[in-house]
Amino acid sequence: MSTIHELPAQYDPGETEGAIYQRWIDAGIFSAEEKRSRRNGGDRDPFVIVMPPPNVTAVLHMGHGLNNTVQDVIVRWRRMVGDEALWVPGTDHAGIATQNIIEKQLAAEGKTKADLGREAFVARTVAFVEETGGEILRQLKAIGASADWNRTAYTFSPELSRGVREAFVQLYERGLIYRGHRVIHWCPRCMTSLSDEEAEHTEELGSLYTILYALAIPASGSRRTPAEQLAGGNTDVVFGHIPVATTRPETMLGDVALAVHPEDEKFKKLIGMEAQIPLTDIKIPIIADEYVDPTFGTGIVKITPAHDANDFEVGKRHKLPMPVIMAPNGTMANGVDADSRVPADLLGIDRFEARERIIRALEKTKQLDHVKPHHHAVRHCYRCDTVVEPRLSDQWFVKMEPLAKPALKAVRDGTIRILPERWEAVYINWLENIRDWNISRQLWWGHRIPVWYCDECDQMIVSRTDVAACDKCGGEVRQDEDVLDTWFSSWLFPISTLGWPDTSAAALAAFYPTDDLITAPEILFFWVSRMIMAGYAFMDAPPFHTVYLHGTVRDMNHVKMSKSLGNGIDPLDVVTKYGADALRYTVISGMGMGADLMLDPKDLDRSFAPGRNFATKLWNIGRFLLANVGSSPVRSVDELRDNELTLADRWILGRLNATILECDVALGPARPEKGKWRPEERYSGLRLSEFAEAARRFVWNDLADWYLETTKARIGVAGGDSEVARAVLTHAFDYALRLLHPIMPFITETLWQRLPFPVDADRSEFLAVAPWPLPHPESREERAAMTSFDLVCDAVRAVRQIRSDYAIPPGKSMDVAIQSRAHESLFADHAPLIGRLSRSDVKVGGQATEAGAAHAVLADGSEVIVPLGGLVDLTRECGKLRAELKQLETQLDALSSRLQNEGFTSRAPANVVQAERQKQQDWTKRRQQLAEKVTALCGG
RNA sequence: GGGCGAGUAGCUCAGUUGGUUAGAGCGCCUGCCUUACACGCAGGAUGUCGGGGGUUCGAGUCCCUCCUCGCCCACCA
Repeated sequence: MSTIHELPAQYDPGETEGAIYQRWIDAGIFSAEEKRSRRNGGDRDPFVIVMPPPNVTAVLHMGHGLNNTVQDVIVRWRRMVGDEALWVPGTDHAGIATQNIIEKQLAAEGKTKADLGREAFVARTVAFVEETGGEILRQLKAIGASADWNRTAYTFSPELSRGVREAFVQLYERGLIYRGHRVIHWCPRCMTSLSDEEAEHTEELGSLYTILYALAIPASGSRRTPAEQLAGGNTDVVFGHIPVATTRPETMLGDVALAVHPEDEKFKKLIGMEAQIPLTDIKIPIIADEYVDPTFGTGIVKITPAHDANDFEVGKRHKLPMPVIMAPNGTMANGVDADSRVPADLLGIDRFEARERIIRALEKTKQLDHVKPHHHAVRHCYRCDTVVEPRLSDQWFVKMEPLAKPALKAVRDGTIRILPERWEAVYINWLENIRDWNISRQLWWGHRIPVWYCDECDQMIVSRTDVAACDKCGGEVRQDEDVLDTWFSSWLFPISTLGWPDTSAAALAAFYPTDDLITAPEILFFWVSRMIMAGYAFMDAPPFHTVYLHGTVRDMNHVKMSKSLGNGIDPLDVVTKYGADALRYTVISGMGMGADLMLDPKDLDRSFAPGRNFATKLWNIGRFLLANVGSSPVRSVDELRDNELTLADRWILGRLNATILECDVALGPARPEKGKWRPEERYSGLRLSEFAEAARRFVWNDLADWYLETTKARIGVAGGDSEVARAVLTHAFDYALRLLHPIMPFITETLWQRLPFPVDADRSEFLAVAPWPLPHPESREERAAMTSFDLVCDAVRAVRQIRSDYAIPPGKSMDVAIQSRAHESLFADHAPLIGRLSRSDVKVGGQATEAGAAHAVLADGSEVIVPLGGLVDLTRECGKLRAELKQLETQLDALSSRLQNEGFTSRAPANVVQAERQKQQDWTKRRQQLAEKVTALCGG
């Protein structure tokens, strides 16, 4: 018999995890091969997940931990099932985010990027990324990520950059990319334009200023004076002044008109007149436009075409000038068409300071009518949180509507499903109202736009390769200064990482379309929906069939974890303290479908207790097994004859089978059966917490709590069935480890490596590639065996409860009688087991004495009776019995009246009525027994 | 402003098409260091299923309404 010393008493993950991971890598089990994919003539179904690439400069946080654990669980599961499982890892060059980091570094050195110049700046960024970048991928290995690292991708690599150019040029050639002159979101801090999605709304309490514009006599003005015109008695308009409401008074300097609704009776007469911008001598027309809502503010709107998207539209309709009155950095300046609209004392002043100054000046001239608090949505830069400024400029746009069409259809017709279901509506709503995508950024870090200009012959060249000279005049060309939105490279990730634009790439053929996409809902629009569009646009096929959106990691106050708030948890701390498996199990078991995960950064012990405790439990089962079962080969369960198996053996094998079924149901179908999700399977599966719970329940509540205990009387006992118990126990644990491996890869692999196996077992070298357990249909015999053993467990619980209730010391001997209704022999046969499992020195089969006995009723109506023989105060038992009797009578009354209700008996399904009738009989019988007992014991 | 989701034990959440006495983990209480495990074992307590109304023989589950939170979208200056 081998010794317990094979496994240390305490599980030390730090000791084993790194070494095991290296062995997996060395064996190449995370590497997928194109030729093994069925699509490439192989014999395995491909199963592919493309990792949402973290920013190349990112450091692992719990959000990554959650996201990648989910992916790894799924990939490991499919790998064991036998799929050619591929998990493509990668990083994102993260345009704005990375550029901001370098700019901060420069600022610390007292420099700006202009000091370096573009080339040096980019070189420095490249060096920084090379030096520090990709650290997060190394960290992912620490949590067990089984990605195919040979395929690690980077959005700014030469290969992927080729795809970016190809995509741009193709879309341009199809007329889907164009240069647009319009108002876009501009971040004055990052000094770049942003897409609609990158300018995030936040509800804020600001102010609504009502400013009085003086009426001016129309230029053509030979008609009546304003005073005469207004003499009609309109009291809403201050004589000679027009009240205009605005939240951004500083944009006043860019006004080119005031607008009223054409049908607004109140102001109709103002149309065609002129007003004067306060503090200036600029006169602007008063125009009519349907855009104005007469019921909001004063009913008169100032029109600032260069600094408001709506005003821009109005300006276009009325062919108004569009003066730009701010510099790119958000200070006041006379830009395009502004002449000298901005007065000298405001030049170079920040927009918010300018707002204050203008307000003060208006107060002086009495042109500030009033100010009132105003809730409104303000857009902020998603990278630096600066208030975004609408700004007129030239940008490149992608025409989205044609791209959105197939993406919309895919979700509608079940080609792609989104889990949880509710996000599908959000997705559809967004795509139905999609707007063109601004893809140019005024940054240095990113893919330069592949467009060259020849100033000589006013030529624009869009090209897949670098252009050295004008193809018309041979003259000098200059490349567009702007770079592309980071998301313009990541939307290609599923295809570009597999070799696109080389459409004959083996990887593309073998692994595209991929299967699942796992990410957070925040980037549903940024990334997920655009990937779907790109998939159809460039491959004419969806990139994946399942989008799984998981929740956010939050602290106990439901605040999202973040480094800046200081409420984060470093996953690597958790790995060091409790092991990667503890982290993974905790995260998976605690996360419902799409629900947020709450963890307490101040109490890691408590937060990760579920995972840590369960890992320890597994470890100790392993220790028991090695100490008792030993390491010598076991018999194969397949060869065990039915008559060799005990009831407990049959029970645990049945429970194992049921558990496998539960796990499979929770995990669900890996892919749609026929290309499209059928309604009944569409939202099933990927219930990872249910999968974890089913496996945990089996290991802990079935295997450890019950079955393992029953083997203690068998294993190593001469002349008994030690070999049967060894075989069954080992088999059950082996399969439990297989089920748990996707969630807890390290500890399961460690234990599995030491498990004894049958001599001629066909076993893989690693649990990581061991076959996933296959369930079999449950037989009637199996079902019966399980019910019988459940009754034995019931009896044990009854004895334990009585012992606990009456505080009978563990050492005290108890006589136990079990009066069986239908299972005379069951309890007789298992008397020793009941004694053993109840950990009492009980003698089952003792005489049942009605008086002075504790009793308990089992599921099948059998009774467990323990004569208390003066051990305890009988009044206590009497009280208990009376309470029980009373409760039973109440419930029986309710049940009886229900059964007397004709509505119920006639309308409820027959089986329900039948069950209720049976219950009524059982309860009536029990009531009689109880009543007799009370009389006997307590004298009525 | 539009759309969506949630409110079940102290906390985090399960509760399938309406059908036994509403569950789990953590926490809590009691007793145990029982030779795999005190990161454990055994036993136990705790719910007006957000409020109100309705449909039904029967509602946590379906309908209406109200309240409270959260998310997404949005050009009301």
